[in-house]
Amino acid sequence: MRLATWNVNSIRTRIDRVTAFLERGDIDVLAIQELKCREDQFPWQQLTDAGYEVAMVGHNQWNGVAIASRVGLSETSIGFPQTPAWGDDQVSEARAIRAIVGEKVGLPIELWSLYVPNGRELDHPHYAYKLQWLANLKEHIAAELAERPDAKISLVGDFNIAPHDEDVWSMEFFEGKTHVSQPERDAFFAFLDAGLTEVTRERVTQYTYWDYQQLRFPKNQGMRIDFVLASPALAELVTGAEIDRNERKGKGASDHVPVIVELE
DNA sequence: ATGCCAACACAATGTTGA
Repeated sequence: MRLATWNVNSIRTRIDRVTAFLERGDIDVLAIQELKCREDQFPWQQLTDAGYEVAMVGHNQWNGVAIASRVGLSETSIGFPQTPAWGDDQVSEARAIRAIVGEKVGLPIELWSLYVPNGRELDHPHYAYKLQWLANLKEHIAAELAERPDAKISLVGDFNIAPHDEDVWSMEFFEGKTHVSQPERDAFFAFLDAGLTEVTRERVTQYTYWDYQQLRFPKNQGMRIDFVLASPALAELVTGAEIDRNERKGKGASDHVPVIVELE
């Protein structure tokens, strides 16, 4: 089974690139982030025509996550217990969706498509929100793993954290900025402490994001912030991982590229 | 070679992203 995750930065703008990628990459399951649309604006038809079932959540023009699968899709749920709300008016944001995929090929996986809050600035309320969001999600996953140690669980998506110095093109540039701070990194490592493995790092060393500005892509000044985490029972089934770097080229590219994992 | 910010809402700028 081929599983991918991709922050598309607007599914409406990128739908043709998405369907082309699914075909070219022979992708069975795609976790999507930054849909930037509501349910009634989502391009259902194109994905259905391509043979995929889709579960999505999108409240407005921001955030939005989805799972598209051609190998089964069931038991969809949105968010997680104790999902923090954002801001003074306590808005519920569309940043996490979960479903069981792969049952049609005898490999049922509990898959989470995640768009971790950005954080904005180290002293911004969004930063505290980001850390709380990560901590509460980790608690939920840790409890699940404690109850079912053999569960095949995968957390994928845009984590908006560069866990190691080599995951950004310049630590000097990111001094004092979000994504590289120790509390964010600790929040990420807490998932590993809970028993998950980041199955991409040992197989892919490239960045997954390059800013649109300043010729960041041609200069290869990027960040590694999109990951595939897997529970022990799932991690042992991973046989390969790659990114689709070509997807960042040309007019109309997302600023993130797909991260692909091969299972069994 | 990838190429010098983009997408959204809304109607001129403001928000968000990382």
